[in-house]
Amino acid sequence: MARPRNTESDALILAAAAEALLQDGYDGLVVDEIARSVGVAKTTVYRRWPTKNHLVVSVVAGWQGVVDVPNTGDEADDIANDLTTIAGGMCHVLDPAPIRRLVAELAAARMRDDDLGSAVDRLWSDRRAATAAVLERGIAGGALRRDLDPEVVTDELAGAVYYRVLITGGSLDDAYARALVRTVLAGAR
Amino acid sequence: MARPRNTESDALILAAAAEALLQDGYDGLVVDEIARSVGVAKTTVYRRWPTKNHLVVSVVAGWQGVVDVPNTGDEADDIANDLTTIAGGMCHVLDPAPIRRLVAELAAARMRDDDLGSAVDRLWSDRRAATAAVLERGIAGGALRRDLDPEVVTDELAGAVYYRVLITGGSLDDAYARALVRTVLAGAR
Amino acid sequence: MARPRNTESDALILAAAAEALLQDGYDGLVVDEIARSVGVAKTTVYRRWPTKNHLVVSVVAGWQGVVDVPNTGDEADDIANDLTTIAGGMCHVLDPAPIRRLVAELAAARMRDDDLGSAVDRLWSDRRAATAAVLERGIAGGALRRDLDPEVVTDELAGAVYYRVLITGGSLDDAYARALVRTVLAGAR
Amino acid sequence: MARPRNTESDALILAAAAEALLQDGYDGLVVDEIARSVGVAKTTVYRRWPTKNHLVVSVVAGWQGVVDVPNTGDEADDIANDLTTIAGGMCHVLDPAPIRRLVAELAAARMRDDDLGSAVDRLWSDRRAATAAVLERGIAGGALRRDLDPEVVTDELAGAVYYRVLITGGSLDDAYARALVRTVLAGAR
DNA sequence: AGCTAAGCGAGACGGTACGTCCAGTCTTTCG
DNA sequence: CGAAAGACTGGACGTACCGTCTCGCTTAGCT
Repeated sequence: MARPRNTESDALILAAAAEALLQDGYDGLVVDEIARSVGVAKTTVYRRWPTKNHLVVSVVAGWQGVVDVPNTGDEADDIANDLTTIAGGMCHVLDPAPIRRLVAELAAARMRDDDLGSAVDRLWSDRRAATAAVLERGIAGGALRRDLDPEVVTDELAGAVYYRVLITGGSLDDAYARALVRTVLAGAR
Repeated sequence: MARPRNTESDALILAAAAEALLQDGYDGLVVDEIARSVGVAKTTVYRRWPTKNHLVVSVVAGWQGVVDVPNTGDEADDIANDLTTIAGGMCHVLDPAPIRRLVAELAAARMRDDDLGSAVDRLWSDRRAATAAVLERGIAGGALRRDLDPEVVTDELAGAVYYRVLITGGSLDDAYARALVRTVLAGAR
Repeated sequence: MARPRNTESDALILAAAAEALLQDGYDGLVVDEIARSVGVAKTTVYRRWPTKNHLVVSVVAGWQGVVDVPNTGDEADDIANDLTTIAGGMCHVLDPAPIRRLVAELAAARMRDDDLGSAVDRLWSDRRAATAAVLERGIAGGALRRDLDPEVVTDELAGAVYYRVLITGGSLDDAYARALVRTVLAGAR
Repeated sequence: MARPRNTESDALILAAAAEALLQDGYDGLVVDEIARSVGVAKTTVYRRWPTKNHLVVSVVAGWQGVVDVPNTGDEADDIANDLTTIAGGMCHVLDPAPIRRLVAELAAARMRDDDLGSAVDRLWSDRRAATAAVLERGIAGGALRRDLDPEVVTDELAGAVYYRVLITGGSLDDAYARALVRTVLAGAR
């Protein structure tokens, strides 16, 4: 009965917001600017997303990538390989500076707002699930200790990577992924 | 030669800022209000910290406190205990929600501004150094593998904790610290 | 096409500013206070006048009001009367101390900023034009010398008044206006 | 017994203040800056002049120039010549833009503070006295009308010049001085 | 075909904080 | 005591965004 919303605008706004978020971080994303850059009125943005936070949630939700679970076999070496594949993928994806900045912004955004929080959580959950899947296969197949808590091992693996991304700024490459997986599997003792 | 800064003011400002930060979060901390509540001119605040961000970093730096390196002995069990002490301390400090929010803000701030970045880096370095010290003692005393890379193990330990703080939101307590250290030492295999 | 400015606010702001200006002088006029007293956001003031100075110019412009050209006839005496009317009006308007202060501020502001400068120029132009009009009528009607330069005579008349306002601080009243016009017309010789 | 004041500083401060006043106007003169540029502590400035205004007064007082009264004779033409000399001198001195700016600043300063006011008044009084002296000689010698009010004629002459300086921005040169004196003497009628 | 409800652009508005700038005073140490 | 250095109070300025609002125009789709 009424004039329908222009769905194209949605996409353009999201794209512009995504770029701004990547480039200038949460605070650098200015709703007014997004609207102007897309050639849309600020009202049009606010009609779709009642808040800047809501907009950011949408943007982040759109980044959801598909992570497939590597599976080269059930032997101990296969499990190690598969974990290295996952860790290497994380290193590869998270190493570039703009991505690091973004991850930091998202970590901060996660805290600001519950809606945003769960959107961000959903972002990371896939890769986390992949790791857990490999670990459980390893446990089931006997390649890993039966009493292992996959949760904790996942924290070690992913944690080390995110720690370098967010806290130390340390470099991330395949060599690091290999060393990390090796140490996690072998233990320190 | 000139009139010295009133060091008492520093402390009062930091205290007020800390309280505001914990109570109302980053955005809830208003420089003007801090100054007024302490009975100091806003300029006095800005003379010490050029930016609200810098002030917040100082506040958090004050929280970090002194981290002393635990040392209960060189046996394998002692090393494990000492690492658990460190990990437990981190869990204890970083668990409360307002602190998590702050750590996230700081991680983001670290990326935005080099000045701030190094201030934040200094924040974490102490605890990181403590962990490394214990690990090296373990290696030297034969309690840990000779070929171990302390860097990587530190990443695993601290990384897991920060990962829960920033990414998953998982809980952090002594039990977790113990489980984490156990797994790191024993390995997954 | 957009929401129109609330013209009532303009008037209220100008009124409040005028009052403050007269009561407390230029420095006593505080934009923030004006806004609050009118019940308007400070931004609303700054949207209309980019600077406190601009606001003051507007206020004064409003004081200038419409100057109509007196015209009692073409005889020599009529011209003299009309000139006296204009000069008397100027004396009347410019005599009060706060106004003198303002005129001085405006003269200074005129030099500092081109934008402001032309605004101030517009302020004075009306009365200047009125004087010139009467003079030209006098020349055309034969009451004044044919070879007279109206520009110079206007300078003499208005100049004397502003000179007293800005430089000597001399008093300004109807008697002075009459004496001035008489001398200008009769010459010194 | 006590350390004597460094009198050289006085001169340096005044010089710096004068330059700042000329270049950037009253508001552009910043006490802090003056002190720093001279290599003196702000306190040193404030010990000598309790207020920025007082400093400005001193500066202006220092500008006092000597104006001598031209006297080529008592004939009507001589009086005209002498007046033209004075008017031409004023035009010459006041025409340059920085001087115009300064005159405006002084007019404004005059209003701000009584002390400053009288200092500024003293600045102009010499030239004003010179004009009056010539006029009185003219009256006494019969070259000018006996019933002339020298005050008013001075206003006309000086006023026209200052009017162009401060209000219209009109040009000032010898030709203008001649035209002005001619019109003042001959009258408009 | 016309009515009508909603979309839309433009931009005004209230509100809140930020960081900056100066005047004038105060405090310390040195000569 | 004078001077240099610079901290301190106090107050205003102008800026930046957020989220809401008010216009007048445009555009479906129901009557």
